[in-house]
Amino acid sequence: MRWPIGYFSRLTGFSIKTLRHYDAIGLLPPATVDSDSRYRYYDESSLERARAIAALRALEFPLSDIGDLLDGDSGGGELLELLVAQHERISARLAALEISRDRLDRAIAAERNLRERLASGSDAIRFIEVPEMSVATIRFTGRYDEVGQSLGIIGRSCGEVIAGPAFSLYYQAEYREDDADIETGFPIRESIDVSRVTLRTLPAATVLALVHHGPYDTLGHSYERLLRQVETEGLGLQLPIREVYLKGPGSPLARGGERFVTEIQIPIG
Amino acid sequence: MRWPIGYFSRLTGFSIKTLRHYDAIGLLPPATVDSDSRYRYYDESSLERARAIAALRALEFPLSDIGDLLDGDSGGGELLELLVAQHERISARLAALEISRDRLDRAIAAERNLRERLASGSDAIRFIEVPEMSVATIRFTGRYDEVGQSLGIIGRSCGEVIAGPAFSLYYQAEYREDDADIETGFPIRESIDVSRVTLRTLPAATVLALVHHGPYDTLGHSYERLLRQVETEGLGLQLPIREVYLKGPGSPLARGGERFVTEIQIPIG
DNA sequence: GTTGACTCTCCCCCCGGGGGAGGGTCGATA
DNA sequence: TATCGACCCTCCCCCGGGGGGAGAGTCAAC
Repeated sequence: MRWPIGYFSRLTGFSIKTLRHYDAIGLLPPATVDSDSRYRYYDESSLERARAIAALRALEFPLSDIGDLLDGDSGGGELLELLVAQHERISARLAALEISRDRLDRAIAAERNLRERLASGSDAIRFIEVPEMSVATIRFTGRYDEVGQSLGIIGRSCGEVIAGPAFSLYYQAEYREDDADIETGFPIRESIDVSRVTLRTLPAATVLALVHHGPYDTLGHSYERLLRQVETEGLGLQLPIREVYLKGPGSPLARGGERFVTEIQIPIG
Repeated sequence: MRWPIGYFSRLTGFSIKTLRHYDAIGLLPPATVDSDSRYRYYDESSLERARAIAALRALEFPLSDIGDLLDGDSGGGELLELLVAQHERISARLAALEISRDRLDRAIAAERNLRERLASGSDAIRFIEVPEMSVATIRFTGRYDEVGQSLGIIGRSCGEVIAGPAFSLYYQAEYREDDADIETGFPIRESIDVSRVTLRTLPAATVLALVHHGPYDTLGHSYERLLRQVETEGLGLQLPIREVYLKGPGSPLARGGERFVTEIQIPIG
């Protein structure tokens, strides 16, 4: 009938801190307050109100709205409107969170993929059977550093269906300063309708592959190692050579290029 | 190449306040700070970092995690773990929000239903065709104020399938102090497996109905009006009489009983 | 040199409380 | 009636992620 705050806390499930806070903002004042000791004492009517507050908190109403509802400023006619408004708030938050969750899903898949490739022997040259995949690409003749712009274009129009790391196909074996024949793009999950971008199926291939760590201006060393191996084993080099950007400028965590991870794939006969 | 904060704010989409905050916590310090004027100046590397921050913020990472990731305290091996942890945070939040949304859905439906009944003439006696419905009930012999406990039991075991306001069925026409024959329960959406509770179909009925506003100890007046009308029109009173608790103690917003809303339904021949 | 747009620091505010310091009170037992 | 341990009080600072605004200094163009 006259419960101190600790007991009332156990009754309601609200922490003592929370009860004092609710008192301070006038949401749940104690039934009586001892004027000497300032002890708060609660009773059944407090309990009823506390249960109502808990029910509305479970619906994630802000405390101010709960106060308005319980003190019924505007006659209770606003209840439905507040419920609907709260529903909209929650739906909006849900939609945003779902987008974040989906993006996280993709980021986790990409990261697991990266780990897998790294786990199978860093710095080692090895054979890989690359399966065929659907891709969205742009082919152009120009400089190697134009790849990023093209990938940006594709990313903006196909962002939602990207299914893996970006790659490039080089249709000439030799280095070309200004007129390299390059096709660059992403694997995609499903077809969408886009302009400026080619959707096609990249055929499967058996490749000799090497994972390169570091910025792109040191790719030359890795190419050298890989091409020497092709020659040593007497394998027939085929075109296009593929570069897969496991971690590149598009990844927010590869700062300065020091952490770039690129797989070079040379198709063999 | 050397942008003041306002320009950089437009470039990145971060507000000036936010940029100063990110500087204060060391997340995104300006490239240079004029030692006299304390003006902050940003450059391309700031822009790159800002883009990374924006990308991670879009995934709802806390700023402290973003700082850890970008400054790579533990070599980047933690990225996958942080992504997974964030995914779990977001999934948990999503699950909680979905529960709230579903509860809000039910609350909104109940409130609309209440409005509908009130809109069709408060205080008016009228005929209603009540459709049949699936119900979960408890029948007992006792006092009227035991209804609340029984409804509590049902609510705890059937809470998720409740489809409308609680009701009682009274199998005697006269007032009984201690041994009233009462069946009380809720409409339900679907069957579930429960103990102590009876699941059955409540048949359709034509009733003379009156909506009563106020606490239960004033229900007598409304019964009087309603029964007089039954007599006046020479209708045959049938049992059980129904009470539908449109707004009662179960609703967090009906304080003190002053706002209770109860519909009395007398089935007629 | 003037002016208007920019930027600076500093302080307080939002929500929903949590942590802890330092000190007073309650009630059951000895 | 004294004591003791559990309980309670106020007061202040803290979290995240910034927003608002006061009052003062600075930049750049004309």
